[in-house]
Amino acid sequence: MHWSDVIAQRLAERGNDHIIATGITPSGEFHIGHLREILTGDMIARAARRAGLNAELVFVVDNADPLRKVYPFLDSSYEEFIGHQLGAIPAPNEDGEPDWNRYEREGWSYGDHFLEPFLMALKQIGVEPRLIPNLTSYREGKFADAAKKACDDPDAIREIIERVSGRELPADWFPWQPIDSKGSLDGLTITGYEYPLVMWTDQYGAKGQSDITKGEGKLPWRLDWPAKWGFNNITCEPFGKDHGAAGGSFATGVEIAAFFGHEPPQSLVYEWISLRGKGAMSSSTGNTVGPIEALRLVPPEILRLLIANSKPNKAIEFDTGMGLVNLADEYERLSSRDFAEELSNDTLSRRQRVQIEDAQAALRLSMVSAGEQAEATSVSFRHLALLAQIKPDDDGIWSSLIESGAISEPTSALSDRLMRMRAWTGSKHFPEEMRIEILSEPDETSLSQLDEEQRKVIHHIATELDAAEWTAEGITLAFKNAATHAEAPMRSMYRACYAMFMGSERGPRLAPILANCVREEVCGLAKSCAAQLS
RNA sequence: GGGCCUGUAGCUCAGUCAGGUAGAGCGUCGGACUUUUAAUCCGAUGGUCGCGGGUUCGAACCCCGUCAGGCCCGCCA
Repeated sequence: MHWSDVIAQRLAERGNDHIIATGITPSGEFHIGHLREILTGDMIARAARRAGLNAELVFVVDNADPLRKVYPFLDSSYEEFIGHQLGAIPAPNEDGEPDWNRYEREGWSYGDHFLEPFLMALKQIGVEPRLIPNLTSYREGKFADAAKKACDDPDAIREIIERVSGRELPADWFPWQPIDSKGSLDGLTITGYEYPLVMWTDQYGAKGQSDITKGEGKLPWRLDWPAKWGFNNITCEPFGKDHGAAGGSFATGVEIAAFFGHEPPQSLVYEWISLRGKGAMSSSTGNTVGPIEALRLVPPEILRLLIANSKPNKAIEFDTGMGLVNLADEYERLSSRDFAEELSNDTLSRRQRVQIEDAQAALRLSMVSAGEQAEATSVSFRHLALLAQIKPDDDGIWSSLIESGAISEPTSALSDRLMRMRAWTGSKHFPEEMRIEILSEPDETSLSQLDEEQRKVIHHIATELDAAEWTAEGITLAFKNAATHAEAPMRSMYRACYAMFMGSERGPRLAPILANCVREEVCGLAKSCAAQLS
């Protein structure tokens, strides 16, 4: 059974109505690691609906969390905002400086700034969750009940956290973090509590009181999370392994939720995504591939497949090079399979059946809109990568695909894919081994590996090319003539060609590529090769 | 110190929850197509399931131990 269906089944045992939550702190640029969070939630929601349940996906934007430090992409003037809530400080402009103008004019906050592009990417990828800005929840008093329970009995909370996490809390710890005289959550001392007010003194010596029903502060993370489960009626939440460890925030959250008086959600711990060869993704170190950037290169369904096809507890190494090619080809293979047909075979072992069903589920979850049928484009990613490099204009690609019978007309899905393919081939992510390049100098190593017959034909190729009409047809004819005159089979002729022009043993069809190259250069190369061998 | 995850073919991984003679894709090699848009098709190749023990008629799977890698126990998806 696919992992999403396993969770859906567990949800079905709990009841019929479900709210699946995801949550991210908008502290910096979002990356594809965050995509795993939200796609995991989306896939659970789809699986739950498929199982006949009511399911809604929500995205809690943790913009009540404080700015932790001045990240490299921020101007040093952000120093004054450390400890301030992300939804209550201005967004950085292009130079990383606070954009006060926009903040005062339209309330455009730091959190909004990083959230916006992520939401656009989500839309492209077929995920449109209900947004719950956490700061708003605080200001609307949604946390009031939980905050009251915690402040009324801090020792009970302290006991849970200390026992479950095994860490000792400071003596002056209090389950509410007020906002100080300058707007920061850091460095305060709690001096008293009388519902609904928490009395404090800040690091500047100022005194004040914080109303826990009006969001004049926030709950510490370990309480914030279980409190949200309650008033948002969360029944299921996938989260990263950082929260999932023993003694981690989920473990304490389960007990704190019980203390607040509600059930913890069905959990699902997922592994992180790392960038191949570069370690874990992290907004603060800038080691990221943004969802927008990823979508510029890869169609959304393929990005979805990456998540759907990996079990949550499996770490994913995102590889923008050959890994992407393999993933895309995998998608093509899946979409051309007839699962119903495969499953109708009743000699299948249990294992084989499960494998087919999981592949079917993964493909289904990869669709941008749920319920959409996967359509094989009948043009592999590899093939398109080739064409995109050879043919500078799209029309040339369509006509050659039509000619070869691969397609009957260019569909919008295909031209969309081609657009991304061109972005990819032009980017630094495009793998060298996929890059087609005609040599400018003879490659001695390749030439030296040719046998007698293959060498002999090179002279003829040079001569024939010189006289050829410079079109794909003309060049093909020249090749044939060369083989005939050298009395060599076409096989040897091609082998020689690849050694000459590409320094390889095999390759894509040469004539159309050469036709797009400068004639003098190609002929010059052929002559140098011939000269070198004689 | 406590805990979690991972370790299966050259590579990426299924298979472990319900024990029943090791799977897929890619790669590699060979062949076909009077040479191909790295195509396609056919065939072959390939694994002491990290290691050691135990339970069992039978273990990749369950139990105990052990090694290696990653991670968590302040914040991070």
